[in-house]
Amino acid sequence: MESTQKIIVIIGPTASGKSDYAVKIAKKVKGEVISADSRQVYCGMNLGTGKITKKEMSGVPHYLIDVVNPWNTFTVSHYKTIGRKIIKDIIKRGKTPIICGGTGHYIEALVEGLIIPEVKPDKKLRKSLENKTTKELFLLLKKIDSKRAQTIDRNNPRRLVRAIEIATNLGYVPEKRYDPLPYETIWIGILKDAEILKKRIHIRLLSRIKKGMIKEIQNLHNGKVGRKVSWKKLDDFGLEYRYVSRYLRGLITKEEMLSQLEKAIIDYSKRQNTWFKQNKAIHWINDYQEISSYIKNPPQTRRG
RNA sequence: GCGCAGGUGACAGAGCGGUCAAUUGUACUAGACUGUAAAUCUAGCGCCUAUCGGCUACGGAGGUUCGAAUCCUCCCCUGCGCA
Repeated sequence: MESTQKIIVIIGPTASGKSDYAVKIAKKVKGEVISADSRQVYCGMNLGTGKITKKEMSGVPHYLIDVVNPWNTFTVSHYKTIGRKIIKDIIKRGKTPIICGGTGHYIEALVEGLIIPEVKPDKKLRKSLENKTTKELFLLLKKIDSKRAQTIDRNNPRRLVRAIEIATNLGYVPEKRYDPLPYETIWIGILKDAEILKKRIHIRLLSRIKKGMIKEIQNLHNGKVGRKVSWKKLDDFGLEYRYVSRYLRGLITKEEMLSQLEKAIIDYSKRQNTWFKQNKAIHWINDYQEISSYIKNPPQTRRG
């Protein structure tokens, strides 16, 4: 037991307080934190993403935060590549990697090792498919890869486009495969009662606005932190960036922004939970003492 | 107290004799997830049943009709106008 390398994964819905736990645990086990958040990788997106501050890190190293500019594209693939290097490095230095975040897909790639087909996004192709109906896209995919067409969500244009992209390059879409990390993984989920989580979301939203979240997003669009970030891009970032930018554009009132955003955050937290539920290895806890003793004495099981 | 308008599923709001358990929106619940994942997409949503199907429903009580959320009568309630 002592000889096998461990990694700790702390997941949970937004506003569950997982970042704080990660820091505490890191101190206890000589760990370093790797963020698993698809939006915290961007520089200048701080309040809107609930990014941990230098002070809150209190000396614990954090990785995969602030690694690209918001006008650049960053995807799971980048995340996995960089993340794996960092894990290796942390282990080499005798520390314990602690992966903490709420982006299930990123964690799936990094920890469970979902293999992403080596086909880069093809802007030109995507543009040419842009105006096709989902039905047309589906038929197109069926023509080049009938097997993938059988399992794909035929109503989801984004997935269809990507599948077509892969298939036109490779001739087919490879089956889902994994190259998991060869370490003992301890999965911890931060459990919060739904009503309490809603309250936390509400309070946190108000406090972020007070701290200048709207200004932050305005600055991104004005190019105060470098290049200008388009409204479309901000909209695609979702949640805070989507609704605040809509407000800034005058599409909705401030009140509408607040209510729609809060609702969207709650919906998002539900989607996160749906994702996490798939992973039976997660041990759901809500108490620091419990987490800490669970880490000391984890069960033998691993995700299968 | 008289006149007019109305009472429909969690809410809003269609339907105005059969194809209605009832359009639609919102809310709610659940799910999917192979380089945009805070994105993108799907399903359910009266009760019982795995399914076929059955049962109870459109303010209440009666009535007309083969058949009513839809027509008639009375009652209760709400809004607006007049007293």
